[in-house]
Amino acid sequence: MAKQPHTVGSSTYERIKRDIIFGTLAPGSKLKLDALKARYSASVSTLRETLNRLASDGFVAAEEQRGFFVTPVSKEDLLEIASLRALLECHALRQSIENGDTEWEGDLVAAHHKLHRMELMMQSGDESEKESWKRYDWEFHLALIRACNAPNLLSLHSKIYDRYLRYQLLVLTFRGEVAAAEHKAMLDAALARDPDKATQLLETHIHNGLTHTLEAMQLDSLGQ
Amino acid sequence: MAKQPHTVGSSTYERIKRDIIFGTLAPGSKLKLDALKARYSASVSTLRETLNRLASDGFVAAEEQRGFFVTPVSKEDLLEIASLRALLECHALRQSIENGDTEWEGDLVAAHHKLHRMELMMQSGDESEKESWKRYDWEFHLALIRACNAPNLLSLHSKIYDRYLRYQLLVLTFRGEVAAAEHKAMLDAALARDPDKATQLLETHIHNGLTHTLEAMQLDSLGQ
DNA sequence: AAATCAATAATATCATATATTTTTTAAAAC
DNA sequence: GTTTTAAAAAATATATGATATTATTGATTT
Repeated sequence: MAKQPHTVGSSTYERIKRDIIFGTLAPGSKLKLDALKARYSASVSTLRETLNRLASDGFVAAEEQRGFFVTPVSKEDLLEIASLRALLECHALRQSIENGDTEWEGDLVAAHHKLHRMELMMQSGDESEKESWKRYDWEFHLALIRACNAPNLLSLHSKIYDRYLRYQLLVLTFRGEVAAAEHKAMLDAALARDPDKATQLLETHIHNGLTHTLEAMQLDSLGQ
Repeated sequence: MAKQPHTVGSSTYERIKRDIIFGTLAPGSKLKLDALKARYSASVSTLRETLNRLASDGFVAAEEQRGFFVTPVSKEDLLEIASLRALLECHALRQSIENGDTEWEGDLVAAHHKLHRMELMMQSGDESEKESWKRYDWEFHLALIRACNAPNLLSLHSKIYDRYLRYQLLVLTFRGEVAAAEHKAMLDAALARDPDKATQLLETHIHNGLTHTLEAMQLDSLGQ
């Protein structure tokens, strides 16, 4: 299992992206090159390449001649991102259910199992690993749609998912039993090859998560 | 009407993107920094920023340690891009029809008028302005969905549209009367506020365009 | 023909220099 | 005292050259 020798550029990209998603770099804050240079120990050239990529991904706002900022958050943006996630993920789910083979089913069951273990941990009060819980959540949703056989769709979806994730992490709270039940229901519908039910469940799942996030946002008064 | 003093970076971005969409930079070809430097008279730093943005947009493939390439074309990719365009554009069209006000209607009628003028010119054999015909086509489709009130959706759509456009331009041929009739029908359905009919027409329109492009691709044997 | 290895080319990264442009600060005007 | 204007400082955009690393090419050997 040799690790690819990731370049400074790609690792800086991942680190900054992560810091934006996890809120370490606050929404709307200015990204001064000198400060970033010290923080990520990369040169200005490398940083500018990175920030340009992130700008194209929607995590960074680049204002001509004025530099870079972390993309601000807003209720409207969250609503739209959630809607886009639902659109892309439901579409991918349909195709995935249609195309998926037994291999896909196996991976899906495995992904759900790992997620479920984590959900049980969270429910029992051990919230020490929110980060890996989120990762399992992502891996389960990815496993659901992976068989859609549409790389561009998957790539688009992962970008939107990350932007949705940022909102969840800004108000990080756990939906517990309800979300776990929704995940189980989606797994069953997918294995039963019922695309209508599966997408309907997914739509509800995303909508419920959105509502939950919105409520938490209002408490935190992040909604400006 | 003072023009913003676009930077070298942004104009280089536009120029390279244009050259990829119009096929001046052939699909799959290597983008050597030295060659680009001469061609676009920009420095390596600026070019690398540009190429990173284009990579995130899907026009350029960046292979770690191996440099940049124009994203290759394939039948599978075209099918997927067309499907994504239909998904995003239909979704946006529904919301646009729901939200659009009289201002939107006016802009839409104007955009269609300009497109139609161009279509008449093309039908009469004057194919000297394929480029502006494509621009009017884009402006009409944009006018249809502009009132969707979802900036992220519009931005995503425009990126996908450009990638679809590249395939059309690689085999540039004119669909004439049929496409013109489809445009008119979509205009009418949108003005009549009939989202089901409008999206169904749009779906067909994109599908017919796809078929047309695929046929032309087979003739040109671009399909690998 | 396949494998090895040196020579070459290209990329990735950085540091530095200059030109523009913003932003800040200070002075002047009303 | 507030607004305008002008100068100074800070930050960005761009370019260039230098170095290290990695790919590719071509010759040599097996």
